[in-house]
Amino acid sequence: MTDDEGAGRERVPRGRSYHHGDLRSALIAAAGEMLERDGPEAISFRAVARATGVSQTAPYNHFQSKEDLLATVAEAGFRDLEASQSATAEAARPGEDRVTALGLDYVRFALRRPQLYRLMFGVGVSDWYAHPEVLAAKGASFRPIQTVLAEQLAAGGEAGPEAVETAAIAAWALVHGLAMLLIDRSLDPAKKAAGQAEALVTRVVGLVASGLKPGSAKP
Amino acid sequence: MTDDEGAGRERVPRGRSYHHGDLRSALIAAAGEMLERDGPEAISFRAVARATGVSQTAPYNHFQSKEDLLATVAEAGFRDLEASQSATAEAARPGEDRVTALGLDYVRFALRRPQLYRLMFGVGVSDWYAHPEVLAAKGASFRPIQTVLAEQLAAGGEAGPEAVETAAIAAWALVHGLAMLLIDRSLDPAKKAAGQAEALVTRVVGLVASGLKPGSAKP
DNA sequence: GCCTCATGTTGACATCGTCAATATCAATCC
DNA sequence: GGATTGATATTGACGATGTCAACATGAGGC
Repeated sequence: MTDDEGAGRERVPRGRSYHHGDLRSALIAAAGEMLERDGPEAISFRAVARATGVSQTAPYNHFQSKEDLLATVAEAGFRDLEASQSATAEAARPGEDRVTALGLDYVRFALRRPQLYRLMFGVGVSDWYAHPEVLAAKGASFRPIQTVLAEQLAAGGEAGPEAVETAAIAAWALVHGLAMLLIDRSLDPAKKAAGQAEALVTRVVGLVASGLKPGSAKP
Repeated sequence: MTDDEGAGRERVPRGRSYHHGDLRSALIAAAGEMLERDGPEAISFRAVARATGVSQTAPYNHFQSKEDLLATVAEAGFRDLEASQSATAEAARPGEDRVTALGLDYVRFALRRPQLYRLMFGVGVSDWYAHPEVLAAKGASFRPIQTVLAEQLAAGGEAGPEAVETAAIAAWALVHGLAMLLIDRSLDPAKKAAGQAEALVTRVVGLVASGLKPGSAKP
């Protein structure tokens, strides 16, 4: 054959040519890897290009700016989160406490990909409002908790929309705050061991979820 | 007089001399102003120097790096937070719900100086563990809630140290998460009006605080 | 009054995000 | 099939940034 690998052309990017073939996806993937390794603040547009084997300005053909790339990665992250939450909500068996299950799933997601999660919540991007798709994806990822909580409160009798909203925001704030505190290790270092964190999350989420149940209203 | 303002030397920095007089404080102050105006990610070391009227490398005589400066600002922020929390804890009258009062105070602090708060929780500094004083100050600012919660649970009878820890972390996670969600406007835009936010915070904190009370255990 | 050393300054370097001009090539139209 | 064209890359440059090294300044202790 000519001089390098394989005669037939591969499915997506041909061996090496002037045109990359699927730069956009490659950039997103490279950014994702660098993200989890170095954190959002350490990602450089040039480094992503370098890792992908193209020149420094090639990415501008696919993303308007560095923030645009990061926003795209964050958006994908929110869609993954939503998928995870939806799956958890549907997989719950009748007797199970779905609110607790969702809370656990949420925090686990954040701890599994901490740097992605930090990016998703503002670190590294100055203005989310310039990227409405991200806001939409974020909203969608929040919906499963809202829905489940609404059903639970409705079943308990107290179903005022304001009560549902209050409970949903409380739930989101709790898991988000817990995830953040764990990610930047604000909590007692002794808690950081993997098993410890899991147990802690279970206790905390369980405590508040039980408080959110219709039965236990304010005294 | 000679050619400009005042003959006598002022208290701190003399009019203009080769040596600034109190550069360290001036840099911290300038950084604090730039912080709240532009956010942690937009602060540049050179710009801070410029704003203070010294050359680009003068700050290196007082801070080892840009992050060192930011860490110092964050540390001061945590001390302010702690002062605010302590004052709130002590000012509460006997009948009052001190947990709710502390939670409200916490979120209010964050909303009053949102960019400072973002900096305090990781935005703009890659490694807090290089700045132990900040971690200490953070821990101290968390103590008032812990203490009050411990007293409340002890008064209610159930005082296991683990239960106290769980409740304290839940409380911190809730207010931290709520503050973060409000600061980067993740919550329904309709809620962003000042009064709305305050009411929302009151409801959410009140809801969870009542759940944390000794009376309402899990069903 | 001299010396010293903390505190400033200038100049330089590598890196970054981004723009403008130019090169390459795959697909389209005759 | 060969010319054209538009999407995709490349090179080169600019200003800004964090930081280092070499040097200047001057206030306080001997």
